[in-house]
Amino acid sequence: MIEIAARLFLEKGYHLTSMDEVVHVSGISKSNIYYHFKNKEELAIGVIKWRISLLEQHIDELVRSKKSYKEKLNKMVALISNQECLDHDKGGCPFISLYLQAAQQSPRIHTVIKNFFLEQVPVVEEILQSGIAQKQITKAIDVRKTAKLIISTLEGALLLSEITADQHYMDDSLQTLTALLD
Amino acid sequence: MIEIAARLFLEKGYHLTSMDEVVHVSGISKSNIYYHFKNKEELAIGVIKWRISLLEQHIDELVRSKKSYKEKLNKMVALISNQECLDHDKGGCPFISLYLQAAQQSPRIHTVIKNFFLEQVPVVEEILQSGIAQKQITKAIDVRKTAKLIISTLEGALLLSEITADQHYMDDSLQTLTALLD
DNA sequence: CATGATTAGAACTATACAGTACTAAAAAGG
DNA sequence: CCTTTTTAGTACTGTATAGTTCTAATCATG
Repeated sequence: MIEIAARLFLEKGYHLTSMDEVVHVSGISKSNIYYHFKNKEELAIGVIKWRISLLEQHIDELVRSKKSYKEKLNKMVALISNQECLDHDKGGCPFISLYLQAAQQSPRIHTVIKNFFLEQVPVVEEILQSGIAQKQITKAIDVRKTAKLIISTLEGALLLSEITADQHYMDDSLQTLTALLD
Repeated sequence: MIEIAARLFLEKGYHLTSMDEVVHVSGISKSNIYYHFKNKEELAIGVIKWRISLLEQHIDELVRSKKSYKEKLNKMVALISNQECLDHDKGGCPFISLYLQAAQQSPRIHTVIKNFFLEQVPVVEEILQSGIAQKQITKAIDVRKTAKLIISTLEGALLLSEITADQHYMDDSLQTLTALLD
């Protein structure tokens, strides 16, 4: 159910997805949905937490893996944008999308998403450290600021790929950025 | 009226701003609004076009100005995020915000915003060229790709500044990026 | 099997909100 | 002035949709 709601919220938008639609598409009764989630806001929070926990597993593996830091970053983008599995290319970052649609009316949604992004900074820092350790990054950099820069770029490029329908936006941006770090 | 609608759509969100609220806050009658705009979608398009035309003037001046390319980029961010004038710090990029909220139901909104972002690429390219001409950028770069990278970074950092409530996100990211270009 | 948790169904409420209808007053402008 | 455009007011319609209520079936499990 959460999976369906997550997909609908992302593809159609939060306010344009009615609870009846979640019911219909998921095949789960409305009583049941409201049995598990007090209201639509709670469902959204459920969706976000579900996505975060999925991501955290994969990102954890990723950071510990033996890939180059560039590969790690690329994989991280793929994870955040598509959520590993997907046939549906429709996308962009689910967190940004939900944030802009629902965080105004829900401080909790705001907080959950805010914390998610704050937690990604040390993750990217670790990836950068691995790149430095392996001499793939030669420039002297401020690791924290560079991590922020990378997250900004990922999220921005993700959006602009979608908006401009230019699939190269992401690759071009990321590739250009990592080239600058060599 | 458009100015009020623009502010409300940005601060409260498109779907969370009712036409009655626009009426109330602007002090303009509903008949009048619907006299000028067929429906809410047209109002949104009006808002977007208004913001774009405002921006284009300022960006035009900016590109022709004598500042360094870093100053130009910084100014450009300020323009896109705040729209020059503002007391209200609430923000993020109005185009991204409206895109994620309304483009699913309105192909026209999608198109207008898409075109806006496509048009920014050559603008940033020009700024970069000026940086190269003035030897402020020493690295050999692919200008087009770097322009995309910069736009991605700006938009991403704008979002993350807002989400994480970290006002340094933008400065840190942009500063780190331009440092890499030196 | 008995008890509590989970699921379904279906009809219903309440309300927010986009959009309309109609009348009429001001402005604008030639 | 006379005509057209723009503005206001007010009441109204229709609909989408979040959320409720109540009943009853099914499931899990000690």
